[in-house]
Amino acid sequence: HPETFEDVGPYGPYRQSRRKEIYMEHAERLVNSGRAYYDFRTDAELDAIKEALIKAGKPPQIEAPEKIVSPDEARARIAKGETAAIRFQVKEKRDYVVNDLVRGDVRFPSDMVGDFVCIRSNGMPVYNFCCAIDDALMKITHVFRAEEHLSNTLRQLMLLEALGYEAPKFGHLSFILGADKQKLSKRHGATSCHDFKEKGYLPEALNNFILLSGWSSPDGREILSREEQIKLFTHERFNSAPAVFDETKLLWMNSEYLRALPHEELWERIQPFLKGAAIDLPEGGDPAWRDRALSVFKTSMQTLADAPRLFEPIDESKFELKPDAAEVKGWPESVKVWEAWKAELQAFSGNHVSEAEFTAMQDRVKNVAGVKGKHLFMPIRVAVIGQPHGAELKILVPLLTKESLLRRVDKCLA
RNA sequence: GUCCCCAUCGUCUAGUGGCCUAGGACACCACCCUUUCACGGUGGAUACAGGGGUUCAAAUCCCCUUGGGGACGCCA
Repeated sequence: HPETFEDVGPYGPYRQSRRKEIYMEHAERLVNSGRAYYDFRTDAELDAIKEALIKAGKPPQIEAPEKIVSPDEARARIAKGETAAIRFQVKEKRDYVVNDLVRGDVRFPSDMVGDFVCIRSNGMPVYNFCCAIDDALMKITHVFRAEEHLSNTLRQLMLLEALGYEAPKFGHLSFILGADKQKLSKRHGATSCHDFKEKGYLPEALNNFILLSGWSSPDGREILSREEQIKLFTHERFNSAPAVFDETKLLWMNSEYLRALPHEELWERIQPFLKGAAIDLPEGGDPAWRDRALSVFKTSMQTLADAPRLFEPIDESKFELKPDAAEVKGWPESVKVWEAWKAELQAFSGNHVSEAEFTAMQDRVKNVAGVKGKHLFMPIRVAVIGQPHGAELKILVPLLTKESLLRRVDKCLA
C-alpha cells in the first residue's frame, strides 16, 4: 500500500497536516464574511464564563464577547505575537434538519451549541471543521458514521451553509454494545480484529457476523458470500436500534465457515495454532491423512483455536490418560480388552490399520475378551486417545501407526 | 441539567395499517440418527416496555410515561 495517502484520490492532499492552509483559508473566509471571529480570550476567562453560566442555570455555551475584535485589528495583534482562536458565530436561532439516511428527518435547534472553535489558538483546526471542509472539497456524497456523531452534524451543517457548500447525505448507524448494553470496550474482552484472529475466528466469519448486526438481508439469509454481501448491502436495511454483540452466535457462524472450508485451506489455517501449542503430528505431509483427520475433528471445531485440544491426543508425546478415563480403567473388563487389543496389534503386519481392518480387529477383541457395548469400545478408545469420549475409532485408529498404538495400550496396562 | 437518538423472543432480527392467534437465526429443551462425543434431522418453549389516542382495523401512525444510549471540549 502507499507510503502516504497523497495519491489515493483526485482531491488531495489527503493528509490533514498538509491541508492546514486550506482550513485556514476557509476560516479566514468565515471571518471576512462575519460568520466567525478571532477570540483572544484565555482559557481562564472562558472557564469563568462557563462557570457563571452554570451557576445561573444556563447551558455553558460560549458566545461572542460584547466587542468582537475586527479582522484587521486581530491580524495586527497576531502579527505582534498574540494568539487567538477562530470561533464560528452561531448568531440567529433556527432549526437545522438532517435528512438522515438511517433515522429520517432529525431536527436540531441552532442554540443547541454555542459559538464553537474552528481553528485553535495554536493554528490547528478542529475535527468538526476539517470534516465539513474535507467532505465538501473531496466531493463526498455519503457520510456513514456512528450514532455518536449525530449531534456533530449540526455544526457541520452550519459550517457548510456559511461556506456555501452543499452538504453530503448523512447516515448515522447505531452502536454495537456489550452484553451489559454498554458501549463495547476492553472489559468486554476481544475488541479488535487482531484479538478475534488470535481467538481462532476466521476473518470472513467475523465480517459476516458484523454485517448482520444492524443490517439484515432481504430474504433473511444470514450466511452470505462476499459477492452477495456487496450486492445486497443497502442503507435502506439498516436498523436504527443498537445491537448487542453476541459471541455465542459468532461462534456458531465461525463453525459454519470453518466446516465449509476446503481441507487444504483449513489445514493451513490451523497451523499457527498447532505450532503455538507445539503439537507434533504423525501426518508426514500426507494429504489423505490430513483429509481424514480434518473430517473427523472439524465437526467439533468452533474456532481454529480448538485445533490443538482436538489434535493433542494424536501427538504421541502428549498422550496421557485423561481424568475422565479413570472410571474406564477401573472396570474389570478393561484389562481383558486391552490385552486382546494389544495381541491384535502385535499380530498385525502393516504399519497403518485401515478402517476395515480395524472393524475386524475390534470384532475379534469382542470375542476374545467376551465383552461388548461400551465396555468394549470405551477401553479401546482410552487405549487410543486417552479418554472415553471423542471421534469415531475407525477413523481415529488409521491416523496412528501400529507402533504408536502399541505404546499407548502399554501405558494403559502399566 | 439541556438537546438528540432508540425500544419486537435471553441475543441478532423480519415486519413500513389488514397477509401477524408476530416469521427466521443463535442459544435452550425434547426426540431421532449414533455401541461414546460431536455433526446432522425433526419438534418445542419464549417477544411487540407501559398508558392514552387516531382508525372499521395498529407491532406498524400520534402523544405521554418509563427504560437505555449519545452529544453538549481550543478531543477525534
